[in-house]
Amino acid sequence: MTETKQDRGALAETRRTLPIALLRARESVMERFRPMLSAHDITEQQWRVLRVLQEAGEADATQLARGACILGPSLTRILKALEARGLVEVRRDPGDGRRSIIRLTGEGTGFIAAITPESQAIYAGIEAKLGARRLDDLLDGLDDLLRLLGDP
Amino acid sequence: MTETKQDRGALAETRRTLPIALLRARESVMERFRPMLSAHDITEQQWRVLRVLQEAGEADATQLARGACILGPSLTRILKALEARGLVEVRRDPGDGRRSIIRLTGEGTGFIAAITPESQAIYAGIEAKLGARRLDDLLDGLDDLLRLLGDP
DNA sequence: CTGATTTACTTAACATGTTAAGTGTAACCC
DNA sequence: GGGTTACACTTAACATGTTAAGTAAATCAG
Repeated sequence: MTETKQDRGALAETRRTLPIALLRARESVMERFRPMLSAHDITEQQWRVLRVLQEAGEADATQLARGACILGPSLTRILKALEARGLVEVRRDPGDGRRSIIRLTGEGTGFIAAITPESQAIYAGIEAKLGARRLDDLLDGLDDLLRLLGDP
Repeated sequence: MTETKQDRGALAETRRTLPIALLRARESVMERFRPMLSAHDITEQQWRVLRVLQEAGEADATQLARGACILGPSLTRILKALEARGLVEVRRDPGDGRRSIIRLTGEGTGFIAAITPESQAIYAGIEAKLGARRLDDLLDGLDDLLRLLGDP
């Protein structure tokens, strides 16, 4: 007797469970990006920081950490690495001495530009498999989730 | 001049990008589960292993690693911890001496059962925010993604 | 049946993430 | 305006994840 619906008192099958479904989905996507990232000698996390920075123009560490889903201490190390590599510039906020302001250097902007075509090609491959409509709907769903769970 | 569509030659905004959107979405979900997991003194990864095991009945380490999105060496350590805690039982496959066969102990089954109500309550909270329909559509989308990116 | 290859997992070395305490700056409160 | 309190990071200690080499069993080639 197979149950198509969830048993009362039992957890849903893992495939139909947000934490695991989101993780597996992300894994299947990242598999396609990892070769590119490691070819450019950059970690997933560093790439996220660069992307968020590019989008934000400039940001303090707290905003960056939130945007890139990285904890403070990790961010400290990542910024050190990116700064040492010249991709990023960290300076102190003149108005608030506690705060750091981070922005891309010209080199950092160039680095992103150099990777962009490859990244777009990989993304296009994913879109081709999924279809533009389904991809868009999925992104809408993820965005809704984020919004609705955001404030509580 | 604000662009609603993507610039040619530029990457999509991070919110509309699968790797980051999936990560942020998962973070917003896990925020709600983490207090429960840490209250029961179990890590996210250990919990995934238990859930996959419960679903599979029994599995070898390779299957478990795939199902729980955990790499081999991490799994070795996690299984050691779960075995030491008596939640899981590891034995050698009689037909293939390389393979381990892992299954839940009675205690492991009980542990899951004890957590299930809390987990369901949290999940219900998420479903209430999102709506059953939207949640279901999202899970469908994630499932499609996994299937379509699966084989290449 | 022997040696080479593949498979399944483990160990070891290292990088990264995580939690808790520390440091310095700013804001608040009598 | 001195003394708290809160904030924004940083450092330190530790747990976890990751990659590469190692071990042992099974399979394959001849």
